[in-house]
Amino acid sequence: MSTKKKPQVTPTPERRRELLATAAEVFAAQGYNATTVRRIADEAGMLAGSLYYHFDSKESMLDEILSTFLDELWQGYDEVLAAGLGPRETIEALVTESFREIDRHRPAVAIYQKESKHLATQPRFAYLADSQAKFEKAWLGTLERGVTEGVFRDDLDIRLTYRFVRDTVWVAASWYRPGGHHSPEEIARQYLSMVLDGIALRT
Amino acid sequence: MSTKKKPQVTPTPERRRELLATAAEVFAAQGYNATTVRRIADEAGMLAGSLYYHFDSKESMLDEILSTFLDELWQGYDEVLAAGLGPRETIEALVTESFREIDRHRPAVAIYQKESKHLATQPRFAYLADSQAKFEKAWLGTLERGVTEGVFRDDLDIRLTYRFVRDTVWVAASWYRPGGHHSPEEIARQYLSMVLDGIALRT
DNA sequence: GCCGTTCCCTAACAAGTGTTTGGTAGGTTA
DNA sequence: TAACCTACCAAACACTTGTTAGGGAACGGC
Repeated sequence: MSTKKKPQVTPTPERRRELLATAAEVFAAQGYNATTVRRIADEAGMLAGSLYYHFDSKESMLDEILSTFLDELWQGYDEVLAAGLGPRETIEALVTESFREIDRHRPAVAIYQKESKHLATQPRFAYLADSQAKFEKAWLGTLERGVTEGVFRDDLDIRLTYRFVRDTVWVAASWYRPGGHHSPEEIARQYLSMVLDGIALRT
Repeated sequence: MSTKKKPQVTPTPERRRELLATAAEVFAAQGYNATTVRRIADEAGMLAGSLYYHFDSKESMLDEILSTFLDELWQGYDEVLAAGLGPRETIEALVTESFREIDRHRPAVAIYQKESKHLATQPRFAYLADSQAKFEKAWLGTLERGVTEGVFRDDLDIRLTYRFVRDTVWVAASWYRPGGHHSPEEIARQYLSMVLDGIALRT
């Protein structure tokens, strides 16, 4: 029990990520507005004012949480979209990638689900609206391509189908818990099976 | 006993419903915690303090909005469940009824989606947890019955299927706008078609 | 006429909010 | 040793929040 050497207890960027992680956890659980900075500080084992050594506002924490999540999301999406797959394979890859992102950024996804709608109106969070537009273009475009190529049904309202697929995937963040007995890939597989083939038994 | 008078410009219960409707609209748009009672009063054309003539707290408004919605929901659900339909027909009826409720109580449903999770822990809103348990019992039970009777697939995780169906239906409240060119029944029909048969073209 | 009720306003309150300022323990560097 | 930097604390600030108390205008019933 000698003096353990901890010259720099936690290097700056590391500590930053830790604090953002706990903040995201609280935001996701209580909602952004319902969360006080005192609560976040408490969870992090420090006082409210101390947070302002690392961040310059509560809003900037939210900003950093959401933007880093979206950056990583689009990194994965762009890779899929650039692969030149067929419509069905693209949808499968996008869904799988989405569940991986939920697995990695569950709190951020939950926050995004709850708050993005009314945040997107603020200038600071305009990138949320941009991302959503890009998102719709990618998914809706793939679905339309699938219809014209004859791999998806053409008797459905395509925008309804888009919202259906989009929502079924992303609401999963509200109940998903990492470390459960379903891997993201397994959940994606079953979800794709339901979305593509339905839950009714084929006769 | 006699002399029932209704000379007022707006009879009390009517005004109450009006205020609750505008409150629900604001709650749904901004989130409960982000909504100030001054904002609600503003939207209703009066001052903040005046709301307290009709309601005794902001929380009681939320309470009344959610409980009246759930009452109406279960009135419809119980009717369906008592009809003694087969599993597939029960699911179809529940989905259709759900979209009708979204049509009638869009703001309440949106609020429920966003807030119920952390509200259910408070004693005052314990009925939310009760309702959710009853809800799961009805839907999950119907799905299980469908599997044993051979109308639904048996190669899927049944709880995953439950959450899939449940979420696909209720998140629709986040984008649904009454008066659009799709009636609740039409949306229900297409959703059921997707959930039951899938979006892939059968070959 | 007066009375009572309904419904809202004015003006304030106390508690809680995000944020700032100045300070300081403890390690690193010169 | 002294100067310096990091990461936090202590205490306050200005502001917003939900809520309350008293008052008053409009109106129907008597």
